[in-house]
Amino acid sequence: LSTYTQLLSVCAQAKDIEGAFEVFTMLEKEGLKADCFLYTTLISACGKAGKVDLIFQVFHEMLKKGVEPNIHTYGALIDGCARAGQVGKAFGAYGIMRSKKLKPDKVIFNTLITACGRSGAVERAFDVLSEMNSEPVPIEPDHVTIGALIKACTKAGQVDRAMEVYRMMQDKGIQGSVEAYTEAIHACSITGDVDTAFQIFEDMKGCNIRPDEVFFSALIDVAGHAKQLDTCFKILKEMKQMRVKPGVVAYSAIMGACSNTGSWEKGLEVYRD
RNA sequence: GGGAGUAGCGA
Repeated sequence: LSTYTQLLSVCAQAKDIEGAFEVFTMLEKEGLKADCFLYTTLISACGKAGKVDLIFQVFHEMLKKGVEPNIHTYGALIDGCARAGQVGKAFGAYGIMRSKKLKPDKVIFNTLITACGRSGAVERAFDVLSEMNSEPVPIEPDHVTIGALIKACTKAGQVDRAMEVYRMMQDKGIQGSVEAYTEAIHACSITGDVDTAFQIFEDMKGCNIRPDEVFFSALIDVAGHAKQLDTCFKILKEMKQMRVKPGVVAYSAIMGACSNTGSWEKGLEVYRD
């Protein structure tokens, strides 16, 4: 069963629904009975492919077969609904989970916050944050929570609020991650706030977190939005110095900056390099 | 260190 689950996990990543159900058929032919892990993975596969109907079909089949869903299962359910843009259903699944007396963990809350962010419901995202804190045993936000909140604010154009979340991470001493810092940098690109972006970069260095290509690309993007092409190239240089190889993501950011500043010659030059 | 759920990639 664990082998089939791993196989399913691959299908999920590739968003290959057909493959996923093929795997499911195979294991049934072998006379194996799917367990909670396997159903959860199948639900995740349907979710990543945006098939809400299938998600619930699988979920109900699971119940019918007497397999008890756990928080991982509900996590996949919530995430799947959210990816399909069905926030209402996502919270519905969350409600069912609570009614079954299952205790939500950090991942569940982070998934809910992400769901709110995707739909532009910033207030609701913060409501979820408060809810974490109101649990009998309060659940502390982590770097994923921070990243998801910053993204929600940024997407809604609330840059100041995104920065408040960033400061919250520091104030609460939450251990950051490249992804969280990248989100914070990304927020700066809306306003083209290069200074703040570099300040964040410094903060991150102070925490001994290694920037990667996506991080540097976000930084280049900020400078690009601020129409500071020279800064973009300085960042590219620093990136190489730190032995982070620029790939398509970084060069796309550079191209975007060239485009923003009308520097087509520079863009061509980079392309030829 | 061995199977499942969450965040950085819509100019």
